Parts: sequence; C-alpha cells; structure tokens
Amino acid sequence: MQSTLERLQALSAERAKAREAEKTAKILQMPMPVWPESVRGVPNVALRSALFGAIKRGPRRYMDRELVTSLEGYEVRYTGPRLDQSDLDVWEALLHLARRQALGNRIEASERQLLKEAGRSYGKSGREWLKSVAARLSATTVEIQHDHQNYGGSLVDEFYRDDIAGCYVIELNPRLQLLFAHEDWTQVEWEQRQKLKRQPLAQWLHGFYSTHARPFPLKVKTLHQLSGSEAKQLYHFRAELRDALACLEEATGWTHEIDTNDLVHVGKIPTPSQARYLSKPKQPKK
DNA sequence: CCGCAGTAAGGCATCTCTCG
DNA sequence: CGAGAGATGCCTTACTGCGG
Repeated sequence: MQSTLERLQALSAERAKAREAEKTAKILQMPMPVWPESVRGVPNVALRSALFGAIKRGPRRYMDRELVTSLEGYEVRYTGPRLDQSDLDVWEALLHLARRQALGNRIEASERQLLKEAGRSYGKSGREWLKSVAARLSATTVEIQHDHQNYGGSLVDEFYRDDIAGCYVIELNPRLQLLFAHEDWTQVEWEQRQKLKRQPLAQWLHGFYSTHARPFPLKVKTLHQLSGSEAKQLYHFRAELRDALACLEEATGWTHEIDTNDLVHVGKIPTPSQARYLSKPKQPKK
C-alpha cells in the first residue's frame, strides 16, 4: 500500500519528467541560430572534448562506446574510428550550410561546394578524402549527455553521393538542435582556423580557446588528454604544444605562457559578444 | 627529464592528361 | 571549357637517438 507521501513524490517526479520533455520539444522547434559568413557555429561539446582530436594522420584507432575526455559537465561516448580536425572541418561546413534552414532538412551540395566550404582544394585526392569523411560522419555513433539533455546517434544521419543528381545529399539529425541550446555553442573564426591548416593541435587549441571568453589556466597534462593527442611522452607533447601555441598566437594574437607549475596560460582579446558577457556579472571596477 | 636533429610514412595540394 | 583520373612531390607528425 502506497503512502500519500509516496504517491505525491511519484506524481511530482512524473511532472518533472513531463516538464523536461516539454523543454526538449520546445528546443527542437527553435530555429537554428544564425551566424555570419565569416565564422563557423560549433556546439561547445565538439570543441571542449577530444571527440575531434588533435591526432596524426595514419591508421585511426577504433573506439567502442569509449568515454571521450571532455571538460566537466559533458559526458561523451563515441563508437567508430577516431575523428580528427579534418572531419571537424566537414562537420562545421555542413552545419554552416544548414544554418539557414531548420535542422533535419536535406542539404544538397556539389563536391566542389563541400570541399570549398571545408577549406580544401578540389582534385582527385580531395574528392576521395570527402568520401571517407562522409562514411565516417554518417556511420559512427556519438552519445552526449549535458544539462539533462541527451543526444544519441550519428553526427550526420545521411551523407551519400547521389550519382544521378551529381551531388551529395546530406541529412542532419534534428536533435542536433539540442547541442545549440542554451547558447552552448561558439562562433569560430574561419579565417583563423584556415591559417592553422595541417596543424591539428593548433586547430584543436583554436577551437577550444574560442569557447572561452577568458581562458583559465590548464595543466599541460590536462590539455594532452582533452585534445586527444596520441603523443606517448608528456614532454614530447609539451614541445608540440609550445609550437602549436606559437602558431596560434601568430594566427590570432592570443598570447601564451607555460609557467613553472606546468600550467598553460592563454590570454585573448574577447570578441564583442564575449566582452558583453564578461562585463555583465561584475560591476566595472574603478 | 628535456631539447634538438634526423627519419619514416602518409595527407594533401597541384599539375597534367583525357574526354565530352 | 569543365569535370574527373592519375601521378608527383612537399609538408607534417611523432618517434628515435644522442647529448646535456
């Protein structure tokens, strides 16, 4: 026999669940945020984790529902071959193309257009590469938990070449909308990212620090794990990190320092929107 | 542990050629 | 001219070995 209290508790739990579902439904109906042509809008979870890692070319390690290192607050599991910064280029390009439509809609784009949006030159090797990225992004599984919101599925629902139409057909998962909710996404300067081409670690750092208006110091070891670097020795990674930070500074003007405690400091000039955000909570000091 | 130089191997840009 | 195939060669990463 249930007590009145138990019944009440069950009822309130049910209501909470319903509210959560309602919230999710609401988010799914919101339009995709719009960002200017010069940036790429990317969910923070993709930039604050090793999901798209700073890994070297060559054979990719296969992951099976493995927990991906990420900043606190995100839980990410991934199944499939490791994703790299080039895969991120394409995913960003797809989101970019989709941003003016409601997610879930079909995108049709030529090989040429996709390669251009991803910052690649058009040629035999580029087209072959695009095929392999399409296979990776559509055939792998990501599970993301953040803020009571769950996302599960592939990064791209459909991604195939329609030989008759002579173009690619892409269908994004409508639930991707959840990853853009609560302003939990970042505008990444595309021109800066392109300057860091072929330098996975510098690209990863650029994405990571783009998500922070005022970066906080992190240990070299933490960055090693967060970036998904496969360097086996930490001092090797430290050397790579130094080079990458120097490239990053050249491309963005963000200053860097590794102090005696092995803490990495990055100083940056906040973007206008980040500056507004920073000035909000605190009263201006005088 | 750390820095530097050298190495291997693969990613990627680019060039040329062919075909319609 | 434009699209695509194939070949070539540069550039990068991460590892190794040596000396401090």
